[in-house]
Amino acid sequence: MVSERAGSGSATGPAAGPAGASRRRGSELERAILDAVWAELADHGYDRLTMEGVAARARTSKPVLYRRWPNRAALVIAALGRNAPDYQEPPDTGELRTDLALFMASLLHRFDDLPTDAVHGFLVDLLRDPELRAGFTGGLTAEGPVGSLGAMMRRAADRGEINPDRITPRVVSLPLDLLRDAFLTGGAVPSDDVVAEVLDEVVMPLLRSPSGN
Amino acid sequence: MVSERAGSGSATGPAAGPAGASRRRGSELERAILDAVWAELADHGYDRLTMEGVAARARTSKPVLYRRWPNRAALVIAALGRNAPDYQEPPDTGELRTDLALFMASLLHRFDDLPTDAVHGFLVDLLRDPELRAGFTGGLTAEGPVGSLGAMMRRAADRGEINPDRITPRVVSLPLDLLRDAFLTGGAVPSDDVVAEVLDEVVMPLLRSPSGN
DNA sequence: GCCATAAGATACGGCGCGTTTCTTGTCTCT
DNA sequence: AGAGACAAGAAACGCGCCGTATCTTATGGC
Repeated sequence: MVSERAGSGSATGPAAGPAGASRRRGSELERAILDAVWAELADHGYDRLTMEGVAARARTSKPVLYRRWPNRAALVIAALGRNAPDYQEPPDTGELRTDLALFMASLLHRFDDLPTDAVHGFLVDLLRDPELRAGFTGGLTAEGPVGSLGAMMRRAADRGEINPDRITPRVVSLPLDLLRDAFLTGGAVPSDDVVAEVLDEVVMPLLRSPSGN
Repeated sequence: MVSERAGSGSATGPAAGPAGASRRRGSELERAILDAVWAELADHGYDRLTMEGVAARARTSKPVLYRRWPNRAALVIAALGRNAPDYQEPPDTGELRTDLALFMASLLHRFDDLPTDAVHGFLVDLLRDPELRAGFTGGLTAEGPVGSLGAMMRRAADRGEINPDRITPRVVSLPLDLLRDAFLTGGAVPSDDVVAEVLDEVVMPLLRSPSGN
């Protein structure tokens, strides 16, 4: 690739055209790096994303990356956090099944502009590291998706649509758990059919079932 | 780094040859290698298991490994397959919940003599490679655990314990899916409490729920 | 204009992969 | 028993990537 020496000035430097090549700093540089991460994810997937590749694409160098993030996973987390669509309010259509279907679909398609294997590989890698794993599951509770699921279910119970006794933490996260598992083991974002199956064969029947049985 | 040369304490030699320098072959060698894999798993966990380490421990060399298995994951699969307890018949106590609890417990504790992180790391790594992933999920169906779960549920339906209409492929694999997910995201083998929760809050109520609701 | 700061380039040591090459022991065939 | 095939075993290689250290040089704050 590039083989020029550091020699003063002219060769590569600012002279190289309108780009001006002025030295980026702070948040401008950071944005360029995270964009590069996103592009590398899209091009090569997660497994083949390397710090060197990111640095090259962002036209910077590895030390710049390591000054900001301790490792690859942290870097990618930052990129995902930056580029992911904003978190959505849980829908409220007046029918739980519809709410759940909409909500799960929005979660599943959050990263549709990245190749599936990039997202999959990243999630898998997340599971490897205990610290990242904890951060991930922690991010789901309360404020996150699990909280939204709980809210939707409680509304449905208030409406009399489902059995309130069935709403336990485990059941609240059930749709999430099942679809995550499907994604992990299937390697592909679960299709609408799978979502429907989960809702119609598992989640809804369970939530509607009477307490005594 | 290896300081131990051939000759010091070769315990695995077939006959008490002098210095035990006899060259192992075929299945004898293979067994020694898989034992070494097991030991490396136990000592260092999966992430830090290296082909070099296995070769060293088995007192052989990398090419010998690569002549038999294409990569690390395949090697470990072979080791797990060899050392795992034999597959169990599904229990039949006359009560589905008990059957399920026993069966899931036996699955979960199948690799208890390995460190948790070794098993976890291995499973996670399995998910990374599409081919291995397919092999893994394929190994669960029909002949495997899923088949047993189906059998237990069908027996329970015949007994009138549960609603036969609830027995669909997705529901059959539900206990497995949930506990696998718990293992993956939790990083630890699910406790008995978790198993009980899954059975009592999800699986059993669902299977018992009437069709109409 | 000076200077602390951080960018950017480069090189390094390390590790582990998967392969290649070559020697040498062992099994089998006649 | 001898010859030859076959695989074990040893050693080294190139590669890729990690994470770090060192140095130069541009830039923004004062």
